[in-house]
Amino acid sequence: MPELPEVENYMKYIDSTALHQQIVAMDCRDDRLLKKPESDFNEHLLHQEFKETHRLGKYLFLKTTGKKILVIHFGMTGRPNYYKSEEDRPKFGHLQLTFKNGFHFAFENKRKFGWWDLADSITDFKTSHKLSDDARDLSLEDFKNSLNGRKTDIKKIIMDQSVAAGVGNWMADEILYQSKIHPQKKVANMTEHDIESVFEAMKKVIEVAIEKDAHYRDFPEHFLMHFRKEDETCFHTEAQIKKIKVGGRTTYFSPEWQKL
DNA sequence: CGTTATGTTTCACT
DNA sequence: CAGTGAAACATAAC
Repeated sequence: MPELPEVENYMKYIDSTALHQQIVAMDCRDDRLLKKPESDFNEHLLHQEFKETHRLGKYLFLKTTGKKILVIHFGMTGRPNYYKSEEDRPKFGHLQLTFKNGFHFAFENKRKFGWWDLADSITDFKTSHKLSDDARDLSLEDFKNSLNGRKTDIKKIIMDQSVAAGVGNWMADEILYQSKIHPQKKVANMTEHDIESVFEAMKKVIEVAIEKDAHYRDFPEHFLMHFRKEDETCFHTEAQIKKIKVGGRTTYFSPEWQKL
């Protein structure tokens, strides 16, 4: 479930668990989850500690006491799991670190779309991966500039990590529901006001989701997440939620509420 | 057995 | 080069 608010949560989780623990071992059960040779990770992680965490979009950066930064992307099904007893090792913990205190840090990844990489700096990583500022900090000016000249559907654009780093599929649906904009509305046909509505909804969704620790059940009752399912009833209209594909991704929206 | 899944990367076109 | 759309990736769960 890792979009911006979930990754924010994972970061806080790591801050309160794996930070400042000396790494004594690494166990890799599938090296396809590593963007560099396993020996590189051993070289740069063993005997080091994580000293600081950062998040940019859906990417998490763990600064070490060594030279490199561990970059984690959770893919579609990733999450961290800090545990002590070996029998508690999660089934899908394909990558794992062990600390001097006896605890383990597992990188659970059922679908193996997540990965670890090593980077020299967050700035370089941001540039080479063409990431915008984090959606939480993004300025309206930068957002408007990114939309300039774009011709495709608004949903595709806000999910573009070079436009609003951190926005994923459920957030995009939520943002467009809150701003009453149809996911297939062409950016070129949007007014200044439409664009500002989307921007404001994006900020609102991010802040609410982070405040609620990405716990969907605690979201306000008018949030799409509560009825983001085909044929559920829209909070504002009596119409039913429709399911379509936009940019290859499953999209839920309220046809009465969200106008093209 | 076929379909689906909250993501990124790559590649062929315009 | 910039923008777009589709495919590929790997695998559990329904």
